[in-house]
Amino acid sequence: MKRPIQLLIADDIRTQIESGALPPGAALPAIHELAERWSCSVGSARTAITLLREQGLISGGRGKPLMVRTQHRRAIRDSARHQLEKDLVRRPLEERAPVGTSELETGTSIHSVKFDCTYDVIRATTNIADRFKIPAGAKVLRRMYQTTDPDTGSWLARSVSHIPVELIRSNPDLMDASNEPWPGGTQHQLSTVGIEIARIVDEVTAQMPTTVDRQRWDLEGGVPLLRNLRTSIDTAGRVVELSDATYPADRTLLRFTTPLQPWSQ
Amino acid sequence: MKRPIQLLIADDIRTQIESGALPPGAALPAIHELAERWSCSVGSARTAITLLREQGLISGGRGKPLMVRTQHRRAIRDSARHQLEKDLVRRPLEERAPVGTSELETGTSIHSVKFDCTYDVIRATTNIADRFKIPAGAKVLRRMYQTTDPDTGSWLARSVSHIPVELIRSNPDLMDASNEPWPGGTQHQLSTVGIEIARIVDEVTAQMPTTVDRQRWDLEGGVPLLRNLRTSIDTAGRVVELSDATYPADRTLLRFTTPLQPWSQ
DNA sequence: GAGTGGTCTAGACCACTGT
DNA sequence: CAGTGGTCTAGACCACTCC
Repeated sequence: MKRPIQLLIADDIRTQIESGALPPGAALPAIHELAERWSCSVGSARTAITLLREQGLISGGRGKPLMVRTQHRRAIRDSARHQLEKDLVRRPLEERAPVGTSELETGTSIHSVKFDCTYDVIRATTNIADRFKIPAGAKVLRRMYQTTDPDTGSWLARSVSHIPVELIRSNPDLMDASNEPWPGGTQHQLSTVGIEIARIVDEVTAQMPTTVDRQRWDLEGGVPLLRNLRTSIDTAGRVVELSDATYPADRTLLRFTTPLQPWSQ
Repeated sequence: MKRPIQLLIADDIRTQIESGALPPGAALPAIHELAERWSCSVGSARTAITLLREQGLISGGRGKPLMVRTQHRRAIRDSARHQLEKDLVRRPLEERAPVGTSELETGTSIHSVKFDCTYDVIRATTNIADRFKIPAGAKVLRRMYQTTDPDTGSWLARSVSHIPVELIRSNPDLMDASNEPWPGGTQHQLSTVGIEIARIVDEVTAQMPTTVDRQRWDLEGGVPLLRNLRTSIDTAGRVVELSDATYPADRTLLRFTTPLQPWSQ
């Protein structure tokens, strides 16, 4: 049961971080010092640092000193918004207008962001078709939303939405990307073709970003991506929209409120 | 804009995996072959493999060949359970009995698991106290639940719950761990002191496990941990329970259903 | 035993940051 | 410029699995 040096070093530093001996923002000892202190090669000490970075505990490097990572402020994405959007559907345009495109506000940033949105019509994959209970290959509208930081070009939020074309054929405006951002969001869009959403199911998992994901999102090491698959079901029980959103886990908190029926008397 | 060899190799393999050229379960080329093919040192090729493992794409090693990781079956943790538990509160013992300790069923495993649970009374940290709106240092009951695989000793699920002692003082049975698993779960427990839960707020984030977390959960590389902070609020608007659950992201899917009020006529 | 991947070393070289 | 960390190499040695 002998553990490699790298783990010993990494765990020692982690313990110091957790105990508060190394507070967030504190500089770590230089790598060659670590190597000396543990009498190992600098390569092994460096590996320990790499491990800690993958655990999301430290940042820096590249000329800048290594330091204990500071926590990001987390943008809250609240499921209460679903009801909020629904309440606005029957309200006049002036009230709806400020409520922009569904789930894509970044929450944290005050300075301007670049908002992109692409519409196209594709053939449903078997996966998508199964969820909608439509034949595979049927036409679906795919909408890709994306907010980017205009300075760095890195993604801030991103989601892909699918809607069967059959459901919205009666209102061509819904297939036109130039109408975005649509005042009141997706629920109002669907209301124009007589669709009322009865409930929304959010399914959440997390996964590690690939190297290209890391670049696009401008992520530090050790930051997972949260994935939220949202299924909107209308009053007739049909699945009418699927949305697949991705958020960086270090800046995001997903909040879901479950109201409970009162005890029967 | 020249990218390191390790990233080139890693991205090449990742592309092959995503395109299906390397299906799940397929063996990867040996590291020394990669090194030869890309004319780099085995060290660099190995680093590429390490990167892919941290992205959750490959598994194996240690004598076993490296292979494309196969997806785990995901246990679904559904917020519908909150209402289900509430409905049972007013039902007779026989119906409640099979509904075990709240959120700790593993879902996937058929074979027996070891269930542990520890009760103790501690002083509220400022963090906990703030949430309950009680003075810091007030007594809270802390319950730690833990299911482990008896064969490997690795964790399958784990959660920590806090309840202010003040709220449950009138029923000493609630402070006694030997009554677990309590038929009907926490909502029934609280009902014995007259508390009715009105709504439950789940807050979800993800983070990477530390090296010791990895060991305890028996996780492969590149698997984040999902954290679910659950706040239970009673009909008087008081926060009556806080629960902090952790799940391995590769085996877990969190599902939240938001019912929406019908349009007013 | 052969072959695999994992740990570890010593050292060269580059990129970046600060003074 | 000095000092930092990041990339990369060549090679020794160990642990493990499979035949």
